[in-house]
Amino acid sequence: MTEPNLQFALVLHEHNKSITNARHIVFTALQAQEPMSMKELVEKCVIHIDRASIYRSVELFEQLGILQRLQIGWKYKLELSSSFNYHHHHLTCTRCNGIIPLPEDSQLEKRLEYLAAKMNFKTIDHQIEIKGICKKCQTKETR
Amino acid sequence: MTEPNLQFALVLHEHNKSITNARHIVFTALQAQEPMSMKELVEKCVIHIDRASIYRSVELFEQLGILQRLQIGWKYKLELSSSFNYHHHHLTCTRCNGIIPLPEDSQLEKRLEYLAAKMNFKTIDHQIEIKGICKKCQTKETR
DNA sequence: CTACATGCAAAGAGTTTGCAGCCCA
DNA sequence: TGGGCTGCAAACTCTTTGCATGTAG
Repeated sequence: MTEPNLQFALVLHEHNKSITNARHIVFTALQAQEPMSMKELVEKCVIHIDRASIYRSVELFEQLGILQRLQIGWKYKLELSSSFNYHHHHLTCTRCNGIIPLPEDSQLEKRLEYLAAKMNFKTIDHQIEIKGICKKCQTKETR
Repeated sequence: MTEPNLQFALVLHEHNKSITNARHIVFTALQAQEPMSMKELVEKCVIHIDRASIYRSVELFEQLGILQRLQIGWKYKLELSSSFNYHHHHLTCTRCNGIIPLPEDSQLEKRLEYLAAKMNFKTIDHQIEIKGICKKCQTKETR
């Protein structure tokens, strides 16, 4: 069994959830380069399993911390969460709709924590979305 | 005419858009303390005007920069944009669903700009969502 | 074997669209 | 007056739910 699949199986097992075919298909589909929309995930999986099972898997995975929903534009996208990944944010290009992961930046993280603390706010999680134009699209522009 | 209403009228006029009753109702409804969901906005307005007009107004207002969509949890909320406001981010309490505006912080803004620039990314806009527990709910918790 | 998970089908949100009539500029 | 805007109704997309059947442990 491959590395991420093993961890996946472990997490399910820890929570007394069955390792089923449907869940496996959804998990596998999520192992992509970029975060994907629910629509894309459904398209990938619906050939094999029912829509309802996809939604149910996503809900379960989110509860178990296997995946997280990212805000990209108005909609959300899905990506395997930091247990299967690392904490990071994204740049999203409004031109080509590309999503560029940003390396983790402790200075940024610290500042956010500081600001929240100043308001007596206990942070659980945070997300940042930076919209703009990526390098590639800027180059095209100036042609 | 009151101050924000005047500016609202100006922006519409600048773009050769009519100042109609429906748009006025939507704009007025948006002048609330907190960002509101589309559902809440519809509830407020649908007594007076049709749902379709509400959606159409929101779309227009967003194009004209009158309002912006914020990501709160999985859904978005609407709030008058910085032309009618100031640039800021929010803390959202997962316990009471309260939304606490954060004062503008130039250090944070600069860091974000720096990180984007390092990736040769031309920032247009950004949003931050910090989820956690607000002061009030923390107090309740320890009772 | 038994409880949990799935597929199916239908219902329910949320949002968009075409069109005829209305209203702002 | 005329083009843009609205209300209405219907269509569409996305998501959830109930129930009978299937399957992992």
